[in-house]
Amino acid sequence: MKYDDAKSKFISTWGSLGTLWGINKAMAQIHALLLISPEPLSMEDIMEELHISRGNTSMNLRQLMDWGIVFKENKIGERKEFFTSEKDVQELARQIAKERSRRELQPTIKILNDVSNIKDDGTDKTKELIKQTKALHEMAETLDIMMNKVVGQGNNWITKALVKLVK
Amino acid sequence: MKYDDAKSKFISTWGSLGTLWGINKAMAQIHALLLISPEPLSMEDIMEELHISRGNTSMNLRQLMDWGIVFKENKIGERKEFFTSEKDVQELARQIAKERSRRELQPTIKILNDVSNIKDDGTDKTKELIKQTKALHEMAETLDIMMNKVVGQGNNWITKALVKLVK
DNA sequence: TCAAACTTTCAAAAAATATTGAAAGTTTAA
DNA sequence: TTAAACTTTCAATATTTTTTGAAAGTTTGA
Repeated sequence: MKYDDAKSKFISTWGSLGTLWGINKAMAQIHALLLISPEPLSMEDIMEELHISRGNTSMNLRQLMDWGIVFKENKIGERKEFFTSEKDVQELARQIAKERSRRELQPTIKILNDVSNIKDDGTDKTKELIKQTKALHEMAETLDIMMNKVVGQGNNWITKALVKLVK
Repeated sequence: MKYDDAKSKFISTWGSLGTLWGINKAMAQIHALLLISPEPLSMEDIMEELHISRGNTSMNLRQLMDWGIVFKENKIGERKEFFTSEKDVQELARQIAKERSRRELQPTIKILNDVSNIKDDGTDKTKELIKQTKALHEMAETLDIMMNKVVGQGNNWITKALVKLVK
């Protein structure tokens, strides 16, 4: 496989993976492109490489910056803005875990908690609702801890130990 | 909060969570409904509760069964089919982890492997592509192991130990 | 201050995805 | 074998999401 093939294969794979995880194609592809680009890219560059419009590029870059995985960079003497991705994949994972926890897991945990705390009126259906949402609540909290502590942190010795232990 | 409110809050939360993870609303809601239902439900029951069409119900039930988290059940003397969800949330998580690994992670790992093994022609861009896809490959493999071994298996002592260790 | 060089916004259009419902298919019991 | 009781399929439709592109906004340097 030649460089250009490998590159486009990677970008398109990342793009379709993204949609599978609720991230839109353009956003995932921009991220992929920046991740493998040795130099920061301008908006023009990105638009050209991925054949997407200026508006689309602008909006998705903003989202990637909100996620904390893409940064603006300024080249001296250049008016326009350049963008780079977080290049350390450990740090990338940590950031994504943190944001998904904040945006999805924590609100879910809150609701599972509310729902599982309704008054037990003694009926089967109420008992089942309480039982299952309690179980989900506990599981979600465990997941939250694992995402933030195991994947996260600079430490990472836990992950290494784990992988060794379990491989 | 009363039972009915709690129930519909749970179902709608699960539904919107689903869409965030690339699972459609109806599928996630059917799953939620079955999860908290003490009795197996018929297609009629589901259609009525969730206000969705027969076709939609049929297709999404089939998908849930493909995922291995919903089962057909037959009541004696009844012609129609009834459905239940996997009720053990540990087992549910295990099954979901296994399926996501198989459908998403493993194909991705394969492609990352292919891409990261292109010939190094000495250019910066090739070096960067190889470096980053190698790093992602390693990370994806670690994630795969964790999903299948840590969340999965009946063992689960690892998870418990981990949570205790890290909480 | 102006205007060139950019970026952002957002209404409209396009694309992707989910849903419906009726026809076709299947199973069962008599 | 038939017909009632169900389930599945799938083309058409509806809904949601993404993308576009041009106008509005911003920043900078002269």
